[in-house]
Amino acid sequence: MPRIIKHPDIRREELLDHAQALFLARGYDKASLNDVIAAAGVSKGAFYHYFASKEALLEALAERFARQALAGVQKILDDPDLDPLGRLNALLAQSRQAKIETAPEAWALFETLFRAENLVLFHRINLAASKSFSPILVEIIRQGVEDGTFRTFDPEGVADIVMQFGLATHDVVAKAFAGGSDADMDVAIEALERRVRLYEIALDRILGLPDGSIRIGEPGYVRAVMTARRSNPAVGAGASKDRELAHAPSRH
Amino acid sequence: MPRIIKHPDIRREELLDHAQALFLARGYDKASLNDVIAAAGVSKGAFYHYFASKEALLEALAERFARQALAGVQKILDDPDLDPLGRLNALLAQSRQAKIETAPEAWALFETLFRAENLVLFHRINLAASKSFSPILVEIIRQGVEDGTFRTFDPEGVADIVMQFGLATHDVVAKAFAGGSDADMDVAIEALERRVRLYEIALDRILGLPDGSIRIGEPGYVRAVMTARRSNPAVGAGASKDRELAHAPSRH
DNA sequence: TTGAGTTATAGACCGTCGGTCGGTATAATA
DNA sequence: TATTATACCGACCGACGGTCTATAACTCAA
Repeated sequence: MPRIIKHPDIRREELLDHAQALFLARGYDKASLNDVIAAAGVSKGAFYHYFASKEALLEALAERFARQALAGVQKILDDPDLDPLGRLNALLAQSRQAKIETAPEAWALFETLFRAENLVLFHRINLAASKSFSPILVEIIRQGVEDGTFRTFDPEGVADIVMQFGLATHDVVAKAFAGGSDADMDVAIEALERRVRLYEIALDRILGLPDGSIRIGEPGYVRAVMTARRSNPAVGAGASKDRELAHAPSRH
Repeated sequence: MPRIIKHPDIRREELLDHAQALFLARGYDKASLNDVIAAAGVSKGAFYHYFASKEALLEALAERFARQALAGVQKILDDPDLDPLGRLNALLAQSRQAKIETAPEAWALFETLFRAENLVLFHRINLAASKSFSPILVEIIRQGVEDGTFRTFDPEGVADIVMQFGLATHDVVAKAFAGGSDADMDVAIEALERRVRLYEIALDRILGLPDGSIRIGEPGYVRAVMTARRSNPAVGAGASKDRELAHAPSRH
């Protein structure tokens, strides 16, 4: 085979790109290393020059995800006009409302990430993301406590709860998508709407705020998400083995 | 090899016993089928007579775990003298306080279950357990709402939160054990104690109860757990590949 | 310009894995 | 006893993640 040499940074990113596409499409376990290197057009030797193991590839991928997620909320973190409550609300809202219009792909990705075969992948990403977000949330809450907005004796604990709620929401959303008929869907939507309200109030009370202070999404936003996705033909009860997603960009 | 025939129920349980021991010791992925059948003293053919795949074995194991967990709280569920708050508190307490004295093994098991290589195994067990416990919690909360003890508009959501908190507690406990020095340990214990208090208050407020109604464990119980475990020589910074645990009983 | 040293690539090869298969010994049934 | 169903055996298979040796392509000092 002709020997093709690329800049190491490019190669590495390419490997991550194709690994991401394959891991998401088939799951970490079922996507073989040979699949990955074949997709990336690279030999075994080259792969192991960049990554110590398949596991290390997964780890690197998770870190890249977490980095991207953090970059996505950087504007909110840097905004000097936001008070702690505003910043917290903005963060919570960002991870949902915004994505409806701006990034239909993002939803497909999340749904994919919640499929059973992606458990390991998801866990790694979540771990890496938590490590990034936890100190940020803690700092926001601590500031809120200092200026008297929030009341709690355990900012770290509250930060954990916030992240738990965030994940749990995505979890129930994902489960709702799994449901079949439109009637099911309607029930699921109502349950979800209720759940979001519950999380809002729970956070209010945990932080010692009056009910209604925390806003995760406007009433009706869940329905907006679901119907938006419903009309998207790309993701349905697709039975194709390789669900089209995360199209690896070609970098030449 | 001589052909040994046992009653199918016995054989199946034996396979589950040895699989449990090996999965917990090495992790689901790293414990090979050959390991399992060697430990169980059974041929490949025999194994596939009982389980369709390694995956199916995992599933069956998770179900058995969940069944046992449910059996462990049956007395509380059947007690007619408990009101909803009492029953909820009893359930929360059962999953911790009791285990300190009665079942030192139970803690070792939980710690093992939280190790990274047991992610898949843990997830399955958790899934199965949730399926069993969710409706029970929902029913308790619903009764509490009816008789005016609790106030919430989403019993299912609250039930989920309760289970989340339960898991999160175990999670932080497990992480605390991972820490090294006794000084670290002391910091971890305090953080944990605070966390438990937070979860209690959070549940109080979510359920519309006065602060202090929900009791997950007495103040100081975390320290009791940790020191109890500390003095147990079986589990330390053990470097042995096969951590001794879940000794497969021999059924002849 | 060359050649020594380093880095990036290639691909044959290896042990182990989960799983299959044809067959056999025992138990149940008639 | 003959027949069928069940429990069991172990050689075998393709695919997997990972290792190894070789070498092409770059780097840079002399």
